[in-house]
Amino acid sequence: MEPKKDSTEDKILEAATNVFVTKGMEGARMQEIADEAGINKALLHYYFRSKERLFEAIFAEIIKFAFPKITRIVTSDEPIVSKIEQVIDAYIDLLIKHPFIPAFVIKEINRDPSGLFKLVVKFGLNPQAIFDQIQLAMDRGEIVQMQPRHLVANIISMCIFPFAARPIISFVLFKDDQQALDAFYAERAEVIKQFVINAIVIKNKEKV
Amino acid sequence: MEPKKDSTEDKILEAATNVFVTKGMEGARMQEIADEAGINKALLHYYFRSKERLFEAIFAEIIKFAFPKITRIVTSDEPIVSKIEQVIDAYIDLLIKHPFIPAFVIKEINRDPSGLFKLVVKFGLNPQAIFDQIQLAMDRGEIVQMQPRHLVANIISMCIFPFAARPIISFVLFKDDQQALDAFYAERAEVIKQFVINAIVIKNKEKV
DNA sequence: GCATGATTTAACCACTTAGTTAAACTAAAA
DNA sequence: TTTTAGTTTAACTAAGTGGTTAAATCATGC
Repeated sequence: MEPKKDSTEDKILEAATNVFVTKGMEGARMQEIADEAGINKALLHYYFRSKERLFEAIFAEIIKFAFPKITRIVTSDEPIVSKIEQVIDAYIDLLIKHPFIPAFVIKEINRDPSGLFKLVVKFGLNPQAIFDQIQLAMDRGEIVQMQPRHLVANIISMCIFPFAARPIISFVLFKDDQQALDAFYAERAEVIKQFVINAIVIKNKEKV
Repeated sequence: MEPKKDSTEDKILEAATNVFVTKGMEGARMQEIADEAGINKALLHYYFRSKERLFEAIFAEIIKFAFPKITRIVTSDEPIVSKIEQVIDAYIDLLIKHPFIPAFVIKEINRDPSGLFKLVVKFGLNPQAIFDQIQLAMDRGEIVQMQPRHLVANIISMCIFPFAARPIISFVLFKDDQQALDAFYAERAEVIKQFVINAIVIKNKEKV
């Protein structure tokens, strides 16, 4: 995904990322990865002993990528609404650059959730801090009362789903007009921010 | 998915639906489908000549299912907000009963979009009528101005995505507490409805 | 020059897959 | 009784699959 050096190992990782992300673990073929890396199958196994090891290396990389560094945004001092806006911007930015990640992650976590578990445990992902912050803002009357989990689910859903369902969006909504589709995705960040703000921010006349 | 008669053909369709929906086209094995249907592989091919034909039969059924009969709701006389509420209720209802459909559809339309195309063309799915209605309500000042496509995308996203990402929601948000997870999904319809109404309905003091 | 690691080639293994086939059996219809 | 469709069994094919191996080649630095 990132521009790599072009050592053989990096060429393999890049090729494997492409193939795995588009075809998935089961659909991917070692031969195809070798071809795309411009090497042969023997050398592929020379570097990464098995398909599973290669896949795990790439899956971990992608998951780290898919849970972006919202930690920094969340732990800042800014007001909650500003944080939400930044998270949405960060997500849409990421997804415009890597639109195939959502479908890949959904596919693989549903095929074998254990990979996700390991990584979540490893990185100590804990959403409680975020929920607490949201709850605090609600108690202060800045935003409407709702379960923080649902608010987070709503925001993440609106960010990610249109990329996961890209073929439907493209064909049903835009008749495969690529430019219109790109424009749509480019608008998403502003649209979602406005939508969320309308939905939760309490205009400061009377606070509930 | 539906309770079938138990003719052999229906047993096969039921078994194939289960296997395809959980494993996908590539992960599914004809032998497993035969086993689950309580028959043998030869008979499976006797009824459905190939894996592809069997898959297509089931995929069409699922897609019909996944685009629920919102036509009836949309073409009714009720105000737009009421229609939106009904669509959300219909979607969440459907997904609680068939929570694996979103992941399956996302997987398969990304693997091979041509199946979707055929079906969309066949059923003459046209979202323009919906967009026109939404635009009308906006022009009448009932709801805020935004691109109807984005509004539809937002609503559908919030409905479907939490089911597609079920393993993440379950583990990260609920530590695999099944009861809490079920409760979460049961709350979704009300939460989404409230969220959308807050976001788009103009309180009738001054209209924009 | 020589040693070392990277790389290729090409054959190979063990296994799985979708799909076929032939033979026999069952049950109900004609 | 005979015919027919449905069904089973079991063996088979053809084509992949991931993975291994041995030998030869290439490039580099010591």
